[in-house]
Amino acid sequence: MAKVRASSIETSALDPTACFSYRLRRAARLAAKHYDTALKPVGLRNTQFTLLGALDLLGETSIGDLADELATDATTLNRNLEVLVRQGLIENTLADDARVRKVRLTAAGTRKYAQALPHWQQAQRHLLGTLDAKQWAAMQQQLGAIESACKDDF
Amino acid sequence: MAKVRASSIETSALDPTACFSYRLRRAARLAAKHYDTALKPVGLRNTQFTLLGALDLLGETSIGDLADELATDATTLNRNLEVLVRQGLIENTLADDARVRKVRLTAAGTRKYAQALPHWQQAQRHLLGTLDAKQWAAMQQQLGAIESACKDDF
DNA sequence: CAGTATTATCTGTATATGCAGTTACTTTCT
DNA sequence: AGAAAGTAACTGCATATACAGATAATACTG
Repeated sequence: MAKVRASSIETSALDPTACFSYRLRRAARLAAKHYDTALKPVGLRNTQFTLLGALDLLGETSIGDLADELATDATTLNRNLEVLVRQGLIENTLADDARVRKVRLTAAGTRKYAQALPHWQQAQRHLLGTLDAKQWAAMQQQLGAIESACKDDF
Repeated sequence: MAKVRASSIETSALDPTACFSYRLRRAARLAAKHYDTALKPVGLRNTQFTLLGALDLLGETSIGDLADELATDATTLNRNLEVLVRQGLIENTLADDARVRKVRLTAAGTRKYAQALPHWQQAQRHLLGTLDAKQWAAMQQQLGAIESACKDDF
């Protein structure tokens, strides 16, 4: 007799369709698009909104610290920030250590961020309609656990 | 008296730090890296593994159908597939409709995929150590709900 | 059947992402 | 102080991602 199709949870979790990377990237893509649509009126991409928000929260920050904070590669951050500098939303400042480049919001950047916030909230609320705040909080915790596991690899 | 800092779940869910896009992209980035590391020995990226897996599952497929299946933009898919064609892992085939380009795994592609599977499983199991199969199944369902909400935007 | 609308893919452009390796500066060690 | 080690950022390269618009082929319509 042929092998019975194993349909237990354990087995399906090892089905490439259930790949963490695939499912997370896919959801992230669609979410990014959703926020891009919402932020379009103010001319920001979701990633750019994130950067402005981080700088609004942290104030003047070095590339390295910001990279740690956002769990992004510093080279990626470097280039993503360039775009915002070009648009006059953030600016470079001097640091004691001459190797370090620090960035902070310009006045225009602060204004743009404030202007973007309600649009972001609209997008956020839309998703909170599907997954309420409590569930989302729980999922964020789980995402954090996944992230931790990804860091200490093998 | 100054406004009391609202710390309820509802309010924190509207804190940009809790942005769906940011949290999902961030987790997806780290997960992608985790699988990239695991797949490095066979020379595949996590995205490429996903494509090979999809074609292994679906067989000969058009760009459009594959794009729908993976919830990717067809132009993205187009270029991602080019890389795999160049590496000889997939090939183009003719369709009845002359507008349509279909793709399928080559023998080398099938071999490569089989070779990659155990490495993928290693990475997958590592994450299932943090978030077990049942929890992961639940999260996948929630991710699906988020995706749906992203599609019917506004 | 000619003309129009629709559909499937591709091109141009721009951003996002990270690895490997480089450069420039600082800290440490002798 | 001078050499070696370490650190922060940057460059070159390759892939991932999607929007807008172009191209080509099919389907529809009068």
